[in-house]
Amino acid sequence: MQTTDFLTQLNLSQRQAVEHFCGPMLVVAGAGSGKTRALTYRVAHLIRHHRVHPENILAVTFTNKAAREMKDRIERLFAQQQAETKYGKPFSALTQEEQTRLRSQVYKNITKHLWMGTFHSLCARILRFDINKYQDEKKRRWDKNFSIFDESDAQSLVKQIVTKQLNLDDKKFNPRSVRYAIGNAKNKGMSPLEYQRAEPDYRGRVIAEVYGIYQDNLAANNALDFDDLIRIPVELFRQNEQVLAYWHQHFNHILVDEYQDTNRTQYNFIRYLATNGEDPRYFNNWKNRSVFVVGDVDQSIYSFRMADYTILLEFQNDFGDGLPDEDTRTMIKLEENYRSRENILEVANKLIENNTQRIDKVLKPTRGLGEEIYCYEAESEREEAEFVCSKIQEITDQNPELDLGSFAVLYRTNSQSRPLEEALIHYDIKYVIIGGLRFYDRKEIKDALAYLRVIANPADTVSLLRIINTPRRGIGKTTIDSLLNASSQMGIPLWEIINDKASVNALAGRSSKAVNKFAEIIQHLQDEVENLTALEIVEGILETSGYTEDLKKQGTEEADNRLENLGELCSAVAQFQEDNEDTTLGSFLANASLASDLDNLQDGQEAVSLMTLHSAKGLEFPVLFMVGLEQGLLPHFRSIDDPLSLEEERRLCYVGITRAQEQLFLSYATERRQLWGARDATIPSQFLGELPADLVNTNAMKKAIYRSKRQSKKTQNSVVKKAVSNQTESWQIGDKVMHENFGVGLVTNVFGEGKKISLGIKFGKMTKIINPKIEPMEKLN
DNA sequence: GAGACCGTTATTTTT
DNA sequence: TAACGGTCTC
Repeated sequence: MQTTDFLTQLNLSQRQAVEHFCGPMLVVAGAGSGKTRALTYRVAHLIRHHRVHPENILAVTFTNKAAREMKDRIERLFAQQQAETKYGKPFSALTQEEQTRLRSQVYKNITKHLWMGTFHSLCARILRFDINKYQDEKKRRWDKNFSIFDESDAQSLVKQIVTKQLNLDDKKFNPRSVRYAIGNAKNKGMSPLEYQRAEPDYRGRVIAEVYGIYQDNLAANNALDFDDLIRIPVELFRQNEQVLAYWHQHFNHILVDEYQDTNRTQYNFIRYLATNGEDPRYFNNWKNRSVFVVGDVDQSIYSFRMADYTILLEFQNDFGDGLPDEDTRTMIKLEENYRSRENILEVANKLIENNTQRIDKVLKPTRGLGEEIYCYEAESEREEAEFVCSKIQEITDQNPELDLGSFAVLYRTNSQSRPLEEALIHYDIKYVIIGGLRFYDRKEIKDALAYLRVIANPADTVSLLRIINTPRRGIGKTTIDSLLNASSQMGIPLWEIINDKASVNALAGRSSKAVNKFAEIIQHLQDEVENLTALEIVEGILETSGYTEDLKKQGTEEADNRLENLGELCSAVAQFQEDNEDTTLGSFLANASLASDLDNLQDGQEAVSLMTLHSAKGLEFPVLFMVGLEQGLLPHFRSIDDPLSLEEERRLCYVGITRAQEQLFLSYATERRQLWGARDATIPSQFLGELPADLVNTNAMKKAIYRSKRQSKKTQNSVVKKAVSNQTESWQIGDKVMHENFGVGLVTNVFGEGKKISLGIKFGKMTKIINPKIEPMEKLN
């Protein structure tokens, strides 16, 4: 590959970023400025031009999906280049067979070796090598088959400690907030003891105690939570020079995407690896070594997860040369936006200007004005959803080249998806929901994974308890309690009791037989774990445990659905085996625990995407809807009173807007279903008021009616009357109307006359029969 | 030991 | 409103 081949496809700043070789570099990259391109090309350039071995590159992405796409793009770059050198023609001109062969060669020689993934998956991978070398302050230890507890595992563990072990009121010590406090402590690098010193009051002491017991329990289960996955490598680097030196030497070039959303622990992870533990301000051994971070403070939206954008703001003083913008050699700004139309960018820029916490930066348009932005005021969530559907229909009708994959609907909270789903089903529009209930969170999937976790890691008592009587095999509470009791008395994992026939016969009474049989099933697969593929283990366990049989017997629709999901799990395992070198059960389980729903979002899928604003980070869509722009929702009421949180909500709104490529629709409902059934009036989001009015078109007539409605409830009648008195004019086919609920329509039929007149009106795809004397409606032009 | 029923309680965002 | 958890009963 001629180096210039792909460098010519970059603008000056992007090119600088790609050609940067050694030392620290911060790329301040606005939304849609081609940062992914810069990252992928830089990785390719390091390998191709500087002869860096792929294995020595560590690239951190925000999602697994982003990692996969980046690998894919790098693979394509190399395949393209090799097609030209080997066959003398472009990749696309090769036969299918040649293409596949080339791709798999590139995979084998290059992309397979890259360390590319999220902090969590990369750290999990490091820990599978080295966790046996780690020991914490209370001498707790783990081994490489550790389980990964997800947030719900972690929370139920906390709950169990609070209510069962400490006999405290879980209303006063709400498991979620206690778990949050523990997570907070972990990300600040505090042990239970240090936490107690920092928070010496009663509540602090209790939380510290829970935290200590929580770690005991994790260790007893040979399990880690999401925070530990990153914290423990950092602690290990701190306590073990050789381990640190090994990984420091291994990762010569470190790249981090979405750097504004890293937290302290993640920062420390990067810092240790980059400088071998030295203070970055004095570290100067940058030979064949770089730290390259990309981010945008305006898109920092994860502070609830301890993300801290000041880490990005500090980069220049920390790793960089600390010089002002015009002189620095360790920072590049990417400001040209290649994604969105000018109207959209202008609106985004104006909105974000209201924030105080930022680096000044303006998105510069490159793509022309585009369509106007439309803000729709709906009457209810339902009607808002109908607006979205009818717009989608209208746009697809007019633009047959657009498929449904071009559309996305974004909202603040997952629960907002419901009315949208109902409307989409009603309109017969295909959709996919990203997030909400993850595939791996479904009961049957969690059960299946629990079986697998017990096989891989018998110490995992949480999983063991989940499945010991699932499906029902006659092992009840009394039996389990007596087994558990023995396990804690003897200080050994529950599994060791269960797997010992003598103990079971002594303790389990009537249920002994069932327990022994259960133990045999698990034991059998444990013995075979080395010889079988992950897929064989999954299929084996579902069969021998009686799980599928039980579901088949039920024969309900729900059971069928679960069977189907289990089938999907098997294909996921098969897919995993195909995609990965390391096909052991442990590796699959780590992957499953860290998989997110986003990973299933596929390009070219013929369906509208529904997701939260958070999930939409890093994505783009030609036509974008943002719904529920109301005070209390966006900005969320939990953030409305705190200026800094409010700025984060504004960034969230900014992230949403900047996902749009061609067209942007904003909407809100004036009446919303509230917490328990009651409906309540809403106030439009303050962010709408911050957008330049001349760029945003609204259904203004409705707004006027609405405003007068609100001024006084009494006037409501007169509004209707006024509307009616407006309708004395005659109607004919072809008239254009503006209807309060359905928007603009076209009169297609006129029935009757005088008082009894009614009109057939086409609003987008739906046709309604409406009496203009009753329904407030205005004739246009 | 299993299932029914009733009361309570929750809604921010996610690797 | 809906889902979950705990209790009570068979």
